[in-house]
Amino acid sequence: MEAKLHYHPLIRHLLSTTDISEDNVRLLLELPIVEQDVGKGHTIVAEGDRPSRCCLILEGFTCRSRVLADGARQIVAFHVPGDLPDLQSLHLKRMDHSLTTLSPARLAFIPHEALRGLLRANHDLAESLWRRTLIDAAILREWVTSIGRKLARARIAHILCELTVRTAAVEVGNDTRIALPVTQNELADALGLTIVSVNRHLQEFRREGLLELRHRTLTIYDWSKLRHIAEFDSDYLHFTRPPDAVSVLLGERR
Amino acid sequence: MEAKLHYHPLIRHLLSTTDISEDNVRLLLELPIVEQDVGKGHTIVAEGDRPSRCCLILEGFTCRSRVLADGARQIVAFHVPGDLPDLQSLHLKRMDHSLTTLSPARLAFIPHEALRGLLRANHDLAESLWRRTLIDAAILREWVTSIGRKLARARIAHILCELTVRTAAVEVGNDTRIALPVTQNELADALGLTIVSVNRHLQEFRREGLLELRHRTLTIYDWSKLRHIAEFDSDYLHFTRPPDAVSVLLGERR
DNA sequence: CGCGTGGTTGAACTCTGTCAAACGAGGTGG
DNA sequence: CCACCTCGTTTGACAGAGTTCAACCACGCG
Repeated sequence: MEAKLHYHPLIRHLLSTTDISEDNVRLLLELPIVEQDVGKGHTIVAEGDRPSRCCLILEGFTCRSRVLADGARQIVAFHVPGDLPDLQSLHLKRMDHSLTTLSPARLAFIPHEALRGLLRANHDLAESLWRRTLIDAAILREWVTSIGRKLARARIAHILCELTVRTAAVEVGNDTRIALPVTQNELADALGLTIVSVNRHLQEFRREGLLELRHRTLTIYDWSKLRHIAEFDSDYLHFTRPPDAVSVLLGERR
Repeated sequence: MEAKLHYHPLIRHLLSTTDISEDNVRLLLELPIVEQDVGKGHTIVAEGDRPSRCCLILEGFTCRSRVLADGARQIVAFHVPGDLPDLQSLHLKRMDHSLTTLSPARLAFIPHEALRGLLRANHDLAESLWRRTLIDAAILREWVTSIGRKLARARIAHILCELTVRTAAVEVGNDTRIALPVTQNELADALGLTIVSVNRHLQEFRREGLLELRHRTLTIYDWSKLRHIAEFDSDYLHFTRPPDAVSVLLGERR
């Protein structure tokens, strides 16, 4: 268990984005957690729900989304392993959007009551989780900027940069390859574009030898060019320690 | 002072969006606050800054914005009196955007250190402010949805609905009139549109007898139609008490 | 009365959307 | 092992919302 804890996605995640101590993460994981495996397209919590527990993603991808009157969908966040996608439900009773899986996923649920009790007793931990929700908001600001003021090409490049950095357990560079179980349709719904447009720009990227997105795998051949097209600067993700430093910290081989 | 406190914008604001007690708001206002009057277009904190205090808006409007490489600006939030626009700086050291005034404004500054000390001692207060930042994130999700999936007409209607509800001290209805010191240019930068497009749609609204936006005053003649065009539902603002209930609570005449 | 900020207008242009159909890889069942 | 289904991707022709550029207007303030 001890050894396994070191590789827990939540630990990796909180270590890279907060000043949390390992002991405090351990306290989190000692809460009465229920694990569950669910398939792709599973609705974890729906708009209007009043959840009584928080969800932690152990494996797989999820997204938060809303559906408009005309049936159009807008994805307002992607979540990767280690994320606590609905931490907000701790203080906002009613869900104003849905949380669904984009791939088969392994989830863990932490009861609000238990979490609230722990946070009340441990102010450092409360601050770390507050900080996590603030980073989620920073990502939203970046999305607003991207959707509001960038062309489709830059938007697509930007989301790919973001997801790469957020999922990357090791440093990002050329020939980076990550599992990205996201369809072009889902990218379109996140970027305020149509699938047709996303498809055409992705093909252009491919033709330019920049990247390849196939079989749920993203391979980046020219990271610095992609970054430049996207105007991507990872500052808004507010890493306290770069992901590769976390690997070193956890004593992992690379 | 006692009487004046009742009408303090922060009190009105926190009472309408959190379960905070009046005593706790009072504790906030007893912190060593420095007030300051600034003109329009004043930069309160700039991107890259590491502020050591939080800003409270007493009077006037402010916005948070970012500027892209090509000079385009994206406004990522509007803030009205009573808001604590950079509460996030308490836990995110480096500003990833700028905070500027849209009108002459009266600001109050609360040192981080003092605020952090109070929040550490008073968990209820910490929860209330955490909740406030979560509502800011909910507004951002709404903006992403609006910018990503709605036509210009609906987007413009939506932001007008939102600002009306957020500033309204009394209930909203027909012939509602609010001070809105926001130019069409600023609306455009918030909505991911150009000033030309905003202008044309506003004229259309005016021709339809729906509303009028003139001389920094917004007058709404047909609230329910505007709401409908915008697909506006105030749920995402997560009011704990409707603004008019707060008025009653504060013993105000209407 | 002049200046400046902010609002208004018109014409040409373009990026992205719409619609509709075809393709391809992976999995399933007969 | 092939037919068949499904999900996701690809393609083409066309339409349209919003942009760009550039000029003009109007009101409020010193």
